[in-house]
This record gives sequence, C-alpha cells and structure tokens, in this order.
Amino acid sequence: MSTNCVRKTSSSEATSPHLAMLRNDHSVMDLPLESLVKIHFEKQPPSNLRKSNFFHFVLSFHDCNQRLVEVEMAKFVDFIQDIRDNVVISNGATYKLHLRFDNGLKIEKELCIRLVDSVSKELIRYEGQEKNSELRRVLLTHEIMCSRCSEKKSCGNRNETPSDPVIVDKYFIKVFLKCNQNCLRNAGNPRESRRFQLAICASSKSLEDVLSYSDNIFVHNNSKYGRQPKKQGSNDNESPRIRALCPDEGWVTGYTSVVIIGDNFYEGLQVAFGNVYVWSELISPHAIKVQTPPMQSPGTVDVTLSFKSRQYCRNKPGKFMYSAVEPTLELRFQRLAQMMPGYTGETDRLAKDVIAKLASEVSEVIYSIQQKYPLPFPNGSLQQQQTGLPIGMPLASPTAFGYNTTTSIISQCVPNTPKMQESDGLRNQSNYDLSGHHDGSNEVSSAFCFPVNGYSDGSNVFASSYYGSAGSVLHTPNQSKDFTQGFNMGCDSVGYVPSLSTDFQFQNPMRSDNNSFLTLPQHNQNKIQLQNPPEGKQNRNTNINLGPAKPKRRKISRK
Amino acid sequence: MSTNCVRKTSSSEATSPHLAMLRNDHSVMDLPLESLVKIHFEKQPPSNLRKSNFFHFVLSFHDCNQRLVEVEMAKFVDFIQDIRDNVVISNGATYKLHLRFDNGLKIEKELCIRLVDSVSKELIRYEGQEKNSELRRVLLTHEIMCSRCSEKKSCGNRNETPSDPVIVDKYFIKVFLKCNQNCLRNAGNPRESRRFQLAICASSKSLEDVLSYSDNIFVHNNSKYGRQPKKQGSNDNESPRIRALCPDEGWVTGYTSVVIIGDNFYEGLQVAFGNVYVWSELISPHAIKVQTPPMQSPGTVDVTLSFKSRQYCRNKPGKFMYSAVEPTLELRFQRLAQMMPGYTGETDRLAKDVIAKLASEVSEVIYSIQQKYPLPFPNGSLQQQQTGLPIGMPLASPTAFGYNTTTSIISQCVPNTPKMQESDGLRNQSNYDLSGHHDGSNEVSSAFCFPVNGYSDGSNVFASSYYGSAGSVLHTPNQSKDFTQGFNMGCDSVGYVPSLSTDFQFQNPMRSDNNSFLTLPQHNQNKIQLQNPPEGKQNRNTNINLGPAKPKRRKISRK
DNA sequence: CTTTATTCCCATGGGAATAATC
DNA sequence: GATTATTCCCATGGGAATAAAG
Ligand SMILES: [Zn+2]
Ligand SMILES: [Zn+2]
Repeated sequence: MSTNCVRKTSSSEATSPHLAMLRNDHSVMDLPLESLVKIHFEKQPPSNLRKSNFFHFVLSFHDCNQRLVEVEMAKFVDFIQDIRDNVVISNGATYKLHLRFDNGLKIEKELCIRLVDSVSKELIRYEGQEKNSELRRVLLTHEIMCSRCSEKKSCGNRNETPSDPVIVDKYFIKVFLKCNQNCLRNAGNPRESRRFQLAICASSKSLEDVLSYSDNIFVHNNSKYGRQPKKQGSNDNESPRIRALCPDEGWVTGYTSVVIIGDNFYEGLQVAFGNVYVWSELISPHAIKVQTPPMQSPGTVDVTLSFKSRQYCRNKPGKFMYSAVEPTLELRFQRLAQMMPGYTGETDRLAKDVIAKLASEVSEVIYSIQQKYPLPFPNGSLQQQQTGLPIGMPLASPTAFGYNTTTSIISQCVPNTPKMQESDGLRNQSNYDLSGHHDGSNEVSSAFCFPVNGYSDGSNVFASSYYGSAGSVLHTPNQSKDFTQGFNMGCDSVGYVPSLSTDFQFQNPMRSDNNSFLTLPQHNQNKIQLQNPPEGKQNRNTNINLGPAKPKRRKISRK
Repeated sequence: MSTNCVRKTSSSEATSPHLAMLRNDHSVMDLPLESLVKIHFEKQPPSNLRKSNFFHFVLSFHDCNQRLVEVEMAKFVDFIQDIRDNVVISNGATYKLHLRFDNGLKIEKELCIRLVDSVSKELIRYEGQEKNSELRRVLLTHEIMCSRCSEKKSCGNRNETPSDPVIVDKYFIKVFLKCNQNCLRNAGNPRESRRFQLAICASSKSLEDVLSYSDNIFVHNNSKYGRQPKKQGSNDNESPRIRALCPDEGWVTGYTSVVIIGDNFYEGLQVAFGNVYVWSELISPHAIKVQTPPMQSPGTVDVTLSFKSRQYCRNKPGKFMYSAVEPTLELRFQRLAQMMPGYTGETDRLAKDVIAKLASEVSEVIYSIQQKYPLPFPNGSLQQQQTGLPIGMPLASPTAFGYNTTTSIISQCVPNTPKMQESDGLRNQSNYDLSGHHDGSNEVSSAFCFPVNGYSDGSNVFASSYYGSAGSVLHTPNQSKDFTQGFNMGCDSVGYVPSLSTDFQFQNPMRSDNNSFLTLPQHNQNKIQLQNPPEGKQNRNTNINLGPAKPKRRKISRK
C-alpha cells in the first residue's frame, strides 16, 4: 500500500508529498485523491437510521505515512445525478476539500459520497414516491429542502446539519446527510435484507475507485425499530404490582373510573377485572386509570395485570367489589330522588306513577333550591359551611353526607403496603447523569475530545457533547417498555470523563448512532477499528440530554 | 327567508319542495342550492388549528321549513383552482351531494368549501414555499398526498380523514381537510391578526352566494400554541410533583377523599387545597391520600405541596374542582329528560308541568330499557336491585347513596361547570365521549349519538369516538407543565354514560377542536348553536383515549 | 391462527430565528 | 434589555395496512 503511495506524479516517479512540497511540485494536484490520502471513518454512520432523520459521520484523511491530513476547507458542491441504463440515479453528493499535508503541501480535491448496496456495491436508486423532485434523491442535505436556507436566511437547522461538512479539530470532517431511500421496499415483515453503505469516492464518474466504505447502514422508516417486546421476565422487582385501587368498589353496571396504584406500570400493560380485559390509560409508572367493565353479578373480582401472555400479580391481585344495581338510567333517577328532601328511600319500584311523583318532587326541590341558593353560598354562612352542611340542607341529602363516598372506599383500597421498595426509585432516577463532569471547568480537557455533534465552532466547550451523553432515563409512561434498553444505554456513556476518552473509544465503536462522543485524534495511526456492534436493536436513545450544560438542540426527545 | 324558499322554480312561482315533488317537477334541480337548503355548521371547525394537522367539521342541511335534509351521497370532486388578478388561487374543493328532502324529493347539488378571510371575506391565497405542487393549496385532502391512496390501496389514514365527506346518521356530513396556509405570514410575535373562515358556497365561480360561514379559524404552525408561559421553575426531578388527582372534583362541603398521584412524595409532605392545609396520608412515594377541606364557593383550587417553608409545584399545581350542589341536581334532571325519545331540547326551564310530562316519558324509557337489558335484573330480585341499594345497606351510607364513586363525580365535572373556566376545558370537551357506549352492547344507544370523528361506516359502533375522548392524564415529566389542563380534561369524559350524551351538546360548542363527538340529530331544527369559546388557548389534548373501548388510532398522544 | 417488523402516514413536541411588545 | 408568540424545521411516537414467519 504505502509502497506506491503518491507514485503517480507527473513524472510517474515515486515521490512523497513532502518531496512534492520541496520541489514546489504542484502537479500532485492532478493526482487521484486515492493515491494521496486514505480515508478513514473516524465515526461510522449509524448502524440503523430512520429515513426521516439526519445522520452524520466523521472522516479523517491520512497520508501515505499514516499521518493525519489537515482539512482547511470543506464545502458541499452539488448532488450527483447520473444516468445508468437510461435511468436517472440521484445518489450522492460532491464536496470540495482543501487538504494540507503534514509537510505543508496543500491540495484541493473533490470528494464524492454515495450510497451503495452493501453486498453488490451497486448504487442505490431512489424508488420513493416523493412528488417534490428535490426529495427524489437517495441522499439529501438540509439546505436543499429548507425554505430559510434557500432564501439565504439564518437557519437554526443549518447550524445543526449543514450541507458543508464541519471541520472538527482541523483533521476531521463531519458530514451531515439524510437518506431518503429505505433498505426495505415494502411493508411487512422483511424478507429481503438489503443494507446500505456509504462509499467515499474520488470521482463521481465511476464507482471503481472507492476510497472507503462505511459499515452497513439499515435505513428504515420504523418508529418502533429496536423496540423490545416487553420482556416477560422475572417476577421480581421489575414486574408490575398493584398496591391499591381507588375506588375499589363500584356498580355491576361498570364504567366506574378506577385508578390502579402500584409500580412498574408501563404502556401496553393490560388490566383485567376478573377475566375481562379493560382498556387502560397509563398515568404514570405508578398509576393506571381504567374504567370497570360491566359485571354480571355483584361480588369481588380480582384485578390483575398482564402483558401479552405474561400475567402479573396473580398472587396479590387488586380486589374490586361490584355492587348490585340496575342500569344507569334507573340509578340516576334514583339518585335524583334521593336528593330530594324527605326522601325515604322508598323508590323500590319505579312505576310510572312513582316516577311522576318523583318528578314533581324534583321540581319542588329545584325551585326551593333556587330560592335558597340563588348563589351557591350567600355571605355570612361561613359557620354553617364549615360544618360541611349547607344551610337548610336536609340531613338525608347526599350532599350533606358528603358523597364523599370515595373516602371510605379509598381508605380501604390502599392498605398495607408500606414496603415501598425497590425499583421504584430506580425507574425514576434513571438519570444518573454525568452532571458533575461538564460544567464549565472542562475546557482544560478539550484536548482530549471534541464535540462531534453540533456545530463545532472551535471553542471546544462541549456544548454539544451532551448530545451523546445518552443515558436517557427519562422514561415516560408509555415508553417504559423501552426502559431496559434505554437504561443500559444510559450506562454506557455515563461516567464518561473527558480525560478518559481514549479508552472509551475502544469500548464503543464509533458509530454515530446518534450524536455521541468522539475521542480526539491521538495521532495514533494504528487505531483499532473495532467491529461495529451488530446492527440489530441499536439503542434509539441518543439525543437525550442530561447534565447541566445547555444542549444546543433537541434537548430531550424521549420525554 | 322561508318565504322565498324554492321560489325560483322553472315557472318562477313560489313552491315548496313538497309541491315540486307532487308535480314531479324536477326542475328544482336547476335551482340554486341556496334557495333549496340552508347549511348549518353542526360542528364548527376548530378555533385554532396547526397547519400540519387535519381538521373536520360537520354540516347539516335544512329545507325552507327547517327540516333536516337527508344526505344520501357525498363525494369529493376536485380542488378548485381559479385565476383572479392573473394569479392562480388554489383554494377550496368541490363536493357532490345527493340530497333527499323530507318529502322524498331528491336532488344532486354541488357544494364548494373554501377558505376566506374572516374580515374581508376574500379568498385566502396560498403563499407557502412548498415545492410539491399538490401541496400548494390552501385546502388539502389526505388522499391527494398519500402514496397509498394514490395507488388505490387500502389506507388507514384515509379511514380517518377521507376526502369524501362522511355521512353521519343520514343528515350530517363530516368533512375532513387540512389547511396549508398560515394566518400569520411571518415568524415573530404577531402583529396582524388575520383569521380564516370556511365559506360554504354553491358554486365555485363566485363568492357571491355563500351559504354559510364557519366561525373563525386560526391556522398556525406553532406546536406551543396555547401553552402557558413557563413559570419560574421550581426545579428538577427531585422535588415532589403532582401528576393527577383522583377524583379531581368534589363538593364544596369537603371531606371528599382524594388520592394525589405523583412523584417524590415523602412523609411529612404537606398538602394544601388553595390556602388550606389538609391532613394527608402517605400511601407511597407516588400517592398521597387526603380529604378535601370544605370550601366556601365552588370553583377550582390549586393543590400544592410543601415541606416546611418550601413550596412545590406552584407552577404546576393539581387542580381540584369544587362543585356547588344545585347545578348538579338540575343538570341531572336535564339529562334524564334529554334521554327521552322525542326530547326537544326545551328543558331550559323546568316548569312543573314539563317535568311531569317528562317523567312519564322517562318511565317509558326505563321500561323499554328494562326490556333490552334484562340481565341486571334477575327475576325475583328486581325490587331490591332497582333501588340501587345493595341489600342491607343503610340508607345513609354514602355508598348506598350512590354518588357512587368517582365515576359519577367525574361525570358531573363536565357539564355542570360551565364556569369551568377559561375555555380550556370547554374546547376540549367537545369530545365528551361516550366511552361507555362502545363496547358491543351499545348499539342500542346509537340512536342518541353518533361518532363524528373517525370514519363512520354506518355500523354505529362508535369505534372512532375515542379519539376525542380527552382525558389525558399521561403527563410525562417534562410535559407536566401541561398537566393541569390535561388532567381536568381527563375527568371530563369519564363516567359519561351513553344515553346522557345529548345535553352536552348544549354545554359544549361544537367545535371540532379535535376529533370529538357530536350528539345525534335530534331532529331539532332549532338546535342552539352556542357561541364558541374564545379562540385562545384551546386545549391541545384531543386525541386522548379513555374508556374501556379500544381506540382505533392515536391512542395517547401526550405520552 | 398469532406475532412480528416493516411501510407511510399523522400527530405532537422542542429549538433557532424572528419580530413585536414589554 | 427580556418576554412572548409566531415561523419552519427536525425528531419521536403511534396506528392501519402489510407481509412474513411461527
Ligand atoms: Zn435551513
Ligand atoms: Zn392514504
């Protein structure tokens, strides 16, 4: 390899950039790029990528002596559009680079970034249905689609995902693109397993001389990608548990709103009253709201939780007491009746005449109330009110009795589980964050790492570093199914301290799976490129911001 | 108005559709639509609307005698594109309707729906930057943009927002559109205050004869619309936080048992209702049980937490609604009345004679229901059960008195509080949902209400009704600023019993602020169209699903 | 049959730039 | 200056239809 490095000078003699420099031989400009530099993916593109999202990767350039080549300028030039087999292929972009070799030699070179099939190495074709022709490309930049950018106005998104590569710490360029073509062409459980790769070429003319291929990328459009089917797991402290129902009693007619209080609830968890599943609403990992199903007969039923086929709390189910009652309609009329002064509880039969009688009584009540309470509570009645009894309200009135029925019901339902325990805390606290590290005093260590994400303006302030700090632990109720995964990720990058960054690099393959960290160039040409983690189930939690520093954007996506 | 109804027949003589029918005079087909029918917004479009989102509204047609006109067919025809002042204006769509009058006369008419300036009544022009020409319209349908639809494949989104109006319960058409033009043209705090209106016209040729204008619509593209300005935060994830109250409503008399659901609760934490500290019982770090203090007047109070002198959740307090007693009583009777077939909406005044009449009708309903729902009434036990009192239950028991529980408490919180302030609630509540109704046994009540949201396939199963069912209680940590609002909504829809749905119609302006419900046609041509709540701060929480039935889509958006 | 993992679609939420107001 | 409410943009999440695999 290095033997014929820069071999093809104008004189076709072996020479080095250094020599070329000494001789002021600028004919190296005419050399094919691949003979001058090797291109390395300092940070790989993400192993999987949602079609709608931007991604980025980082390239570095080495001369034939494995020294890093400085990048003085990097500009997006244009999209590549060529015709093969009478088909227009819009795949790739060209960039212009100004490189400065270690010896001072400067060259300007073109670089092409294209997307190829990971097996056949053929160009990927755009096959989508997009009607906007600018979107009918395999690779896109932000600026081509942005109305602000196209008007040359300031644009916050361009700061994040500029078309021009960002030169990071002089030797690295960070390229932002979006891929608008799925690996899989159809809906449905995939059979084909096409994957993409980035191909870095020196010329847009052919794919003959590819300088470098990236790792595989799985471009999809699946918001649930990588989501784990809820692990049916260990019944230990991870599994849902019911502590109480509130209320824990209702009518057989159902539709009582009940809050189930407990732990480890998550979206998708199913609630069953007896054998009847009900639709539930997750309020928090500790509360689920449901409506009771109608039940055929009064009595107590077990309230249990399940997810898919896994059942929980069979041993300690919640208990819900169904009371007998008629249809709602009748019940409501009864309530009406019961509100009347002098009500004696004798509405046993709802014959027509009874109803008529009640109705007239209702009217009496209404009128009397209107007289007594023109406004809800007249001035001067404070004392009475404090008793809880509105003035003149008959004792039998449910109002007087508070209707605070819930009270008693609740008081039973939440009994006994003072052992509040375990994982509760964990769940919430998942944000074990790095807080400590990144607040202000970090510039000193900037020599060891640099922000890969975000626009690097050279200040090395780590502002963007929080992007990758992963460790999302903000698990929201209905995302909690992702919890485990997210949590693991959280740990991966947590505790990452600037000065320790180097070994981190070996712990973590440099996928730009999201905005994550990249260690600084160590001028270590033998840097090991670890194999990437298997594509599957990559963590999706990348733009999470934790820690005290202000992230530039997309602070917390997971909510 | 009705005097010249159908005046312009071929003979230019005054005639009614009925006469036309008798004479087999189909020349009424040539009549301008506006002389045949009046168009009414049975449900208004949302008062504010994010540009990216679809909206819908419901129209009804009345003949000159104010009778509803049946819609036998409604189809989207095309988008309107016309040229004014040498500028192409793409604003509006034409629809084809088959109307059937009360007397049997059938006509086919064209209907145009366009968007106009609420002040000048001029057509809104598309001023966006969209590069896809199909999107360069003021009004859009789903199908024009959907790749599945354009391939005539099955499409779940089309089921939700079809281009063809959905005929709901024979007399109403529900139209789905998206507006792709903002009211405000620039970023920045708005100075101009342009608002839009839908204009229903009989012809695409001119805006001369507009049959009906909708209420104002504020079309924006602001995901923070209606959000409360950020309060100075008590901070982070360590301090106690309230997520929900259960129930969140009770009587001014106090002593309602309430479970406060949230995070980071600990022993000694104090709970305050308004300014009143109450005794509390720590159930878990996520639940505290309290009893409400009596309150002097109805209304909503903030529920806050404090420890020693430190106050928490001042910025996002829980909200507890104190209800006075009277409105409920009246309201309940109203609901009763409205359940009856043939109800005319005239319970405005509850005169004695009216009540007596209603009572007899109630009895009819009750009996008919008894026939339909034999189950709860096992033979022989009818008497006892009908009382609603579990056998042996003392009358004074709050449980026996029904108010059974949160359910009913919650069910009241919606209607009887027109003062439910600010409109937050109001808007949302368009979706008082019928949750209870929709699980199989509910078709019986379908005569009283129908789903406005979702694709109505005629089965009256209400499957789609859950869309609006409001009641979000899923407050995630960083969204908790919205908590209060959401939670109130949560309660709104709970416990709402099918057959009582009608009165909501009068409580709630029929804005389609989101996918919400519309009460059934009462064949009540004088149906009151309440004025809309002020546009500001409409609730954003509309697609929340609650209730036992399975929601079709967009189950829980709030996370 | 059920389960799973894709498709595209819709909806929501958050951020820089922006512009008006305070 | 700070606050606020818009703009468009990006990201994420959820659902019907889909298709394969069990
Ligand atoms: Zn831009
Ligand atoms: Zn479609």
